[in-house]
Amino acid sequence: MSDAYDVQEVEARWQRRWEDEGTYRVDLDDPRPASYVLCMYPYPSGRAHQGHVRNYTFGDVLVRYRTMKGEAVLSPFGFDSFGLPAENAAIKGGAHPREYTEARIAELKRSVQRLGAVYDWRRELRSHDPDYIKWNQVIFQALLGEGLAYRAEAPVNWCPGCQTVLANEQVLPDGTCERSGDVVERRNLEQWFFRITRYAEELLDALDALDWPERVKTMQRNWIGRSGGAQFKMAVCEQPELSVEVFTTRPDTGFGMTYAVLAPEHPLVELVTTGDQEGEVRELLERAKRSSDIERLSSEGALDKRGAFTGSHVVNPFTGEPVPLYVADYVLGSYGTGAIMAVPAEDQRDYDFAKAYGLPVVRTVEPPADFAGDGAYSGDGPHVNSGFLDGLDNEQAKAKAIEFLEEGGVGHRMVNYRLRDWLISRQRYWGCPIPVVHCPIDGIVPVPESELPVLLPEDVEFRPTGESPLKSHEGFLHATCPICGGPAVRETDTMDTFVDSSWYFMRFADPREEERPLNLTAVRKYMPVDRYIGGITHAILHLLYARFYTRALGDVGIGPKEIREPFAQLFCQGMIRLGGRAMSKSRGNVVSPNEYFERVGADALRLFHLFAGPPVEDIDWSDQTDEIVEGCSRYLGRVWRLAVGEVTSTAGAPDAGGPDALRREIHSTTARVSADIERYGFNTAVAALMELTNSIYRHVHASTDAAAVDEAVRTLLELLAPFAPHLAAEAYERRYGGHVHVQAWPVADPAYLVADRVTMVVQVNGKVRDRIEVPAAIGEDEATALALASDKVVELLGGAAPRRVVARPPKLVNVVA
RNA sequence: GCCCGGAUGGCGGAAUGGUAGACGCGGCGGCCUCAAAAGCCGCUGUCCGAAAGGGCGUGCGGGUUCGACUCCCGCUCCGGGCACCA
Repeated sequence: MSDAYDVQEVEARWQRRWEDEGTYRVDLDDPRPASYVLCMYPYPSGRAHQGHVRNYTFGDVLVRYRTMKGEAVLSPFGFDSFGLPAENAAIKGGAHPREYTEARIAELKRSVQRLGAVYDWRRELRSHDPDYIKWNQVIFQALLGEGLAYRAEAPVNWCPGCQTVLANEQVLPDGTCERSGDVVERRNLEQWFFRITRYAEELLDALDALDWPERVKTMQRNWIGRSGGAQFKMAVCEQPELSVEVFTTRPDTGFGMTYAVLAPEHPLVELVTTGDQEGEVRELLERAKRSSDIERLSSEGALDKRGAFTGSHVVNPFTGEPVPLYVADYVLGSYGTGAIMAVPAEDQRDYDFAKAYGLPVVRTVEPPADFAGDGAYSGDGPHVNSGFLDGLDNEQAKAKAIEFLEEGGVGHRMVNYRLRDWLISRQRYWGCPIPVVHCPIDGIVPVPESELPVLLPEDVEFRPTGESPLKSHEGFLHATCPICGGPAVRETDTMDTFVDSSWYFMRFADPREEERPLNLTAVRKYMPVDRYIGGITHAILHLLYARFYTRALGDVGIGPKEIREPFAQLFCQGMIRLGGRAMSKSRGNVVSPNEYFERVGADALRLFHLFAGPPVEDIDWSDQTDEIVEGCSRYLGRVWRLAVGEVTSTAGAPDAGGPDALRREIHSTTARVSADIERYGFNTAVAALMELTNSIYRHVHASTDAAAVDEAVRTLLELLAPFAPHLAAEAYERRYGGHVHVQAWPVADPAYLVADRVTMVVQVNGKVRDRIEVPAAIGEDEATALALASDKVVELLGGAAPRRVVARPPKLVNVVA
C-alpha cells in the first residue's frame, strides 16, 4: 500500500462507501436522539458555485459532528425546481423547462456529492415532481377551505419583463423587480392571496424567542411593521351623512390637525369633490395613476402639484372646528384607512405639505429649548394648545385622547400592520398549478382531491409573447365542473415558488408519505429544524412565508398544531464576493469549484471555506485565495504524513514538554474545537487543529513517547473528521482500523485542562515587564512576593514602595508604582 | 433621515476587562539535494539600536479602570436593512 495520498481515488471511494453503507441515513425507529440539520434547498442552477460549497460545507460539518456525538441527524437534500429561469430558457429556444431543470439538477447533485457533503438521498425532494405538486395542491385546497387562501381584485405589481405579477416582497425599494430589474407597474387584476396578515401579530411576537441572527429578526419586524394608535371618524361638513375614517399613531396630537387627506384611490374622493375643485382633483388623480411608484414615493418634485383641495371639510373631533379635506398622493390607499389626519407641527410630511399649500401649523407638543424650530417636532414633550391634554407627555396624552375618542363613540384603539397578504398567483407555466376550475354556474370550484395532482401539460409551445402557454392549451383549459358536471375552465395561474419552499422542510421528515402531505409522527420527531443554514438573502421572503405556512398548516390540521416555528436556530453564512460584488450566476462572476476538486480535492476546498474567516462574514475571492487553498492542501498533507507517513525524531530538537504537555494539548484542543463548532467558529476550530498538528510534529521530533503521540494523532483525526472527512477517514482507517465517522466524538477531560506550572505575567503600571514560571495553584501573597522580587520590578521601582499591587494569580500581577 | 453591523501587521484573520497580532498567506533565512521541487526547522507589527534593551501601536477624540481591541460618551469612514406606512 502506497503512502502517497491519492486525493481523487480516496475521495471517490469514501463517498461511495458512505452512500453504500448508509452512514448518514436515519429512520423513524432510530434509537439515537433525533436532530435536524438543514441547508436551504437550492434552486437548481446547474453546476455548484462557491456559495453552495460554503453553505453545504458548514452544514456538513454539523451533520458529521452531531453524528459523532451520537445523534440520529436528519440531513436531507432537495431542489427548489420550479421557477422562471427554466421557462425563460425555453422561450429563448432552449429545452423544455422540465428537461432543462432536470439536467441542471443532475449537474448540481454531482457537484454536491463531489464535495463529500452527506445526505440521506432516499429523501430527495424536487418541487416539480408530481407527488410534491399533489400535496402542494392539497394544502392549497385546505387553506382555501379555511379562508386562508382567497381570490381578490387588487392593484398588483406587474413586472413587464417577467410578464407576471410579483409579491410586494419581490419589489425592491426603488420600485424595480428584484429578478429582472424592470420598473414594476401597477395593475388591477384578479389574483390569489394567502392570508398571512391573519398571523401578523403572532409572527411578530414569536420572533423574540427565536435563536436567529438579530438583524434577520429586525428585518422581519420592520417588514411586518406593527404600529399602534387610534382609528376614528370625522363627519364631512358639507355632507354630514358621509364621514372620513383615519388611522393615526399620534392621537395625542389631534388638536393640531389643521387639515385631513384622502389617498387618490380613496372611494370618497369622487363624492366629496365640489364642482369648482373638480378640475384640479381630476388632474391630480390622473397624475397619480400615471406615476410609477418610484415617482410617487419620491420626495423629489414640486409638492404643490401632488395634492388638491376637494372643496369639502371635516370636523376635527378634538377642537370641534372644521378643517379642509385634501387629496394627495403622499397618502397611500393601501395602508390604514387610506386617509389621514394631518398634523404639520408634529409630522414632517404634513409640515412640508402645509407649507406648500399655506395651511396653518399649530404646535401641540412643546419642543425642547434647543429644538431648531424649523419643521416638525415628533419627539416627546408637554402638550400645549390641546385642551384637556395640556401638560401631559406623549404617552399619557395618547391614552387620554383614545379614551376621549371612545367615549365620544367616534373612534377606538387600533393596530395596523405594514404586512400585506401574500400574493401567490403567477401567470407563468413552470410552477405548481392552482387547483381550481372556473364554472359559469358555480364560480370558482376546487378540483377534488381524488383528481389531484393537476399537472402541467408537456406539449406546450413557448413563445416570447409573455403570455403563459397554459392560457392557450386547449387540453389543459378544458375541464368539467366538479359540482354541476358542466363545462368549466381550468385556472391557468401557477403558484409562487415560495409556496413550494414554505413546507419542504417538513415533508423531508417523511417524503414518501402517500396518504397526506405530512406524516405527523415523523414531523413531530424531527421538527423544528435544529440548525437551518442559508444566505441572508432569504431573511424576509422565504423565512417569513415558512413561518406563516408552518402555523397555517398546523391550524388547518395538516401539520402538528403545536409546532409554530419551523427553524429553532438560523445561521446565515456570509456571501462570497468577487471584484467587490456578490458572486452569482446572474452576474456571471462565479468561480467554479470543479477545478479545485480536480486540483486539490474536496477536503482542501472545504477547509479553505472553513478557515478563510468567520462563517458569518462575507469573504472576498481574491488573488490570495488560491494560495490559501494551497495552504489548506499543504496542511492536509502534513496531517497525512503524520498519521500514515514517516515522521521521525530529529537530532537536537528542542524539548517539546513531554507526554503530559501533549496530553494537555489533546484535551484543550478537544474542548476548543467542540465549543467552536457549536458557535460556528469554524475558522478558529481549524486553527486549533493546526496548532495541535504543529505541536505533534514538535513532539515527534523531540521523541516524546509513542503512546502519547499515538493518542494525539487519533484525537486529531477524530476532531478533523467533520472538516476534512475523506482524509480523516482514510488516515484513521490505515493507522487505527475502523471508521472515524462512527467513532464517538472526543470528550475533553477537565483534569487535563489545568497545567501544574504556568507563566505568570508581571506588569508595572499595566505594562508587561517580566514573566515568571509559577505553580498553577499559587496564592495571591506568594504571587505578589514573587513579582516584587523580580529584577525588573526592583529596577523600575528604584527602591520606592509600590502604591498598590493587583494580583490575579496565577495569570498576572500588576504593580502600580 | 432611522435601525443594525464593521474598522486590528504587507494580506485573510485571533484575542471570558488581564502577555495584542493565535492560525494561515506572503516574505526572509537554514537543513535536505549535484541542483531544483517537495518536505522539515526558524524568523517576520513598527520605529530607535550592532546587540541588550527601549519607544510607539487595534479608525479619530474623550472617559471609566491597577489594567481597555474589549465597557461608556462623542465623531469619521465602510457595509447592510428600512424609509412618504400616517
